[in-house]
Amino acid sequence: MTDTSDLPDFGGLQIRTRSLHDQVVDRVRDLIIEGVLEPGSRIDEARLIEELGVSRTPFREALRTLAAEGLVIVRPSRGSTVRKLTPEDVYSMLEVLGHLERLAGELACARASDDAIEELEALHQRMMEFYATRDRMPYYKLNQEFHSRLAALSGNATLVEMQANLQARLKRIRYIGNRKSDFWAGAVRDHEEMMSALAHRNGPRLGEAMAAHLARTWERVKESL
Amino acid sequence: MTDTSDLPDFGGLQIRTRSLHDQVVDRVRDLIIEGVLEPGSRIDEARLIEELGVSRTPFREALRTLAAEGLVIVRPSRGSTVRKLTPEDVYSMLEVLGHLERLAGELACARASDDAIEELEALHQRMMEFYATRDRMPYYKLNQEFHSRLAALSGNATLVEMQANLQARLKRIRYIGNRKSDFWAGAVRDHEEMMSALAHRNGPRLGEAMAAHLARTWERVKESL
DNA sequence: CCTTTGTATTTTGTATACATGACACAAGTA
DNA sequence: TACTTGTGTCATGTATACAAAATACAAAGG
Repeated sequence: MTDTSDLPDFGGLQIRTRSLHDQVVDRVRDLIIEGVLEPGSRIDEARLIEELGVSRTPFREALRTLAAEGLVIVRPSRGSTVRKLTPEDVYSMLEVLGHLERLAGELACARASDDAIEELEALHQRMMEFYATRDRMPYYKLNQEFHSRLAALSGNATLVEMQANLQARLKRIRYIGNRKSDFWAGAVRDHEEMMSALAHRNGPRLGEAMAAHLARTWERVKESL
Repeated sequence: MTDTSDLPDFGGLQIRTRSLHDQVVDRVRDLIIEGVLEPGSRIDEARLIEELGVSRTPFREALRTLAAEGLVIVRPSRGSTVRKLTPEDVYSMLEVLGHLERLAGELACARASDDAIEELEALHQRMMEFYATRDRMPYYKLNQEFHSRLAALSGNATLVEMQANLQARLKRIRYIGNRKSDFWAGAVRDHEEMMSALAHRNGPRLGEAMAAHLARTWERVKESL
């Protein structure tokens, strides 16, 4: 084995060749979330591979990945469609997500480092600034990240993965349901409560707050289904 | 539109053409769970294609699906390996699964029909018979089904899906950790408690029992990692 | 003898060609 | 005219061929 201990540290300057597969997955996922590909609509393979400039092989592999993620439905010999979420689907996802985030909150209180909590606090503050100026889009994006980060603080990799998956599935719905929200102020209050509970490392209180927050999301979102 | 109201009912005798993709997914998943493909080992595409008698296209699509399910790791240009679970992985999965099943239990108490509960009770009785004769394999199989069914009673499709996914990932580990178990009696007692709680529709008690049951699973399994 | 570098081989990634099944539409029949 | 049934077209499923990358190995140089 070679001794590398006195070599200079080149840090993380990896050149990573992302496979076409990965690129297509990300791209198509975004198209779905942004609504360019409409829920329920057929996915025209020929057309999309044309636009993306890739061949069918990586494209179809990407569809399989997205199908496993729950964003796409593949029916044998009948092509693929963008999954259209029924109100029941959305409710069931929020129900599960609510409990996952509750768990995440409780674990975070028990396990997260002070530094990590402070970082989240900083992110929260940035969100508050965007709220002050009613800057919806950047607030929305930070909000997604806030929830992901909080999940990460649980130190539970599986929890992170499942939270991310559900968040991705719901992203579009939430984005739509976000526009006509008089609920924004309520959401902000939830977040204040969450941060406070986390700062005091009060697990049950944080868990409660997160579950309640998700329940409110359902109220906010259900009409736009 | 054709009126089909006075036609004989042919029931569910669909001929379903399962695509090669689906067949390969199931087959390879089984190979992984049964341990024929060992955790951490490289998946030799050429060899498996040969054995399964399919071409690379459906096989590789199947790998993508299994990767999304978390059973396989695909590293670009470096081939695929069977995911090897670290103890941390397993713990995190059981932690999440425990909370999902707790949720499932609570929902089942609130929502399940009496008939459905009775069916589960019947399944439980069959399990007890296999326990009486120490018939491990059929007990193990019914146990898997017991947990799936209980999840189904929650009436939450997302919960069912995620429970199934985690159960699949852990199947192999659990199977291994099952052999030298003096824990069997304990597991049976847990199940008795669970059925009793469900019969009384005592949600918190059932939730508690399921979470405790999963915690015990960790105790049972952790040494064989 | 060890390290490095070039080269061959193997394996993976991608494109394309061919086969098969689904759907639409037209022609035939009651 | 309405329903059935046949046929053509198109989309999807699968196989194979080709390209590119990674690994293994051997030769050259220190």
